[in-house]
Amino acid sequence: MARILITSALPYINGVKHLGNLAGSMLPADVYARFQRARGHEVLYICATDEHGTPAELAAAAAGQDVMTYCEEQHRLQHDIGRGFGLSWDWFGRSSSPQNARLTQHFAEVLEDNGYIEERTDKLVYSIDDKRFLPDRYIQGICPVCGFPDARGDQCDNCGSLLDPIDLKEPYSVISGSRNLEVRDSRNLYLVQTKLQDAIRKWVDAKPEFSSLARSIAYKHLDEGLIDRGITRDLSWGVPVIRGGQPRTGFEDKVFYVWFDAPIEYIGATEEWADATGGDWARWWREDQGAKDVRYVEFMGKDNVAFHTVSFPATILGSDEPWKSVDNLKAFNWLNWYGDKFSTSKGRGVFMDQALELLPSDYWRWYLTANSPEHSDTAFTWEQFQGAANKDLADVLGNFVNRILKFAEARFEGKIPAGGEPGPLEDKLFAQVSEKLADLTAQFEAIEIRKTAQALRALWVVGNEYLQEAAPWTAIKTDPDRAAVIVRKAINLVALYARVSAPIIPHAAEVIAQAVGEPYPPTWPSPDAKVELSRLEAGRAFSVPDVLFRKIEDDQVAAWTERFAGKS
RNA sequence: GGGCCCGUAGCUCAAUGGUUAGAGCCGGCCGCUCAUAACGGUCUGGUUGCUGGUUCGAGUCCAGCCGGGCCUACCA
Repeated sequence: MARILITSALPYINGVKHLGNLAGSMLPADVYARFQRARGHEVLYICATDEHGTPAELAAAAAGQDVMTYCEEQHRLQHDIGRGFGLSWDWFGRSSSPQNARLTQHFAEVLEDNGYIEERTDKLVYSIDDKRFLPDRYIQGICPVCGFPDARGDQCDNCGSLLDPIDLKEPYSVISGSRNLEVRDSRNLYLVQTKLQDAIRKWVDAKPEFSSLARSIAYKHLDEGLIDRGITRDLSWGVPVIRGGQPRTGFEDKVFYVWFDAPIEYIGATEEWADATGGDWARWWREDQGAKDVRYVEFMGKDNVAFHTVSFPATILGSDEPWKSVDNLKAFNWLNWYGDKFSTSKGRGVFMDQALELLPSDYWRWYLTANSPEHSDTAFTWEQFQGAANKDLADVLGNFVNRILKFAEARFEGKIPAGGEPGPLEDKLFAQVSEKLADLTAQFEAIEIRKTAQALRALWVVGNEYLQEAAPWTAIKTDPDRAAVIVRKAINLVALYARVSAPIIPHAAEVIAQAVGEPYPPTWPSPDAKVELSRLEAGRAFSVPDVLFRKIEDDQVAAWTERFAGKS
């Protein structure tokens, strides 16, 4: 039994996430976690809300709440919605936790002790009316290069020039519109990544499992040369900056930058989990305390890769402490909305809470797995969604379960029938199921998300092929024993489907398992289909569940298309 | 501007440099009647964006062109 640590990128706190966030990190991580648990491995799946930073403060202000109350509510909301999607986190933490604060402060202290942190002076734009320093993106003005009137402080949307907000002409605050701005000096801590460049490159070199997307992003930054990064900000909401147990002189009104403390929250959330459950967090994270044999897999969207292949490794490596670092980094592309991006501001796309209002989570889990933005950006369309749900879930799986259980109930009084012996058709069935099962298992192990769905579907199809060829409805008239064998094997198939489908569509899997009297959550089947399709013995009672997946009707698609068309 | 990725059937996608480029969906035809009018079988469908090159052999490697996308670090 192995120990597998799984994290998915931390969703930011400012509001409910859309389907793209789900598809690109939390869902595939959950599918993998469920599979590995079923395999009998010890799995710890950790996620958390990322709560610090300016956007959280502004979102709280917009909601008329203080930031702590806002984060509290939003964390609860994201937690509940995630559970609604069946996300099987072992812990869903908060980056604002005291555990994370202590860890963040610890890392900063050892990094400084090791010579990787320096104080430097920045010239930053301060908004007198907003009473705060403005991040680059919250300053707009006339582009000094092309004259575009609404260039952002970091980059001009018109000509693409990279800018310094100090260079903007007639700058104003995006928050208040105020032009009452001035440049002030601010002392900040810098993480001296330039000193860690070689160590980080060696670290990346030693990670052959990383996807090509992850590696290419990491090497791009390394090849261009790392830049020392400020890891503190002039904000009140965040982890306080301390030194030697006391507030650091000159940093009383500053906190660590969110991108410094957010990845540390993977560890912090594990400590939260340990404190709440009596678990041992160090056993998962400290190689000197048992974490050497942990296999660690991270799931994230491609926007997060640089931080997980360069910035966070800089923190870990610079600490010179034996922290567990990631073994496989699974990076995802974007889920698009009909070729455009999902957009909160334009109201474009479906958000997680809305999705659950429309349909049970398994519909979404199936579609987003089968059409995962795994190797390239992928478009969501209602037509594809309808097609995948109706064809795969309703017709191929749902109808199979329904057709055989109804038949068996009508002919064999709700009990798995005795009599007869398996013949050539069953040998063929065993061979096919063994083959497909081996493929499915291999795809799960390889974390090939789309291919797991393909392989699972192929396994479902085998059931329909078998029934068609074996035709128990014919056999029942002339050879009841033969019909009994077919029904017995087919119900065993139903039970098998519950087990192998559970990682992707857990709720339906549970309903199926209950219908045939099997335990849930299930264990993963052995590769021997003959054995696995003989587990349910004659005489066992079963029931016919309600239709597993109702079809999505054309008028529903039309209504949803209208509702989610967006304002643009 | 720089970097990275992609372009394969009407649609969504597969194919360690190696038989005749494969699946699913859609469409046509046949079969079945247990089932959510579901299922099974079968057929149609391709100059692998374009032009050259390397090779015994290229969807795959190289160069150029055309087209699309992503990243470019204080929105996390």
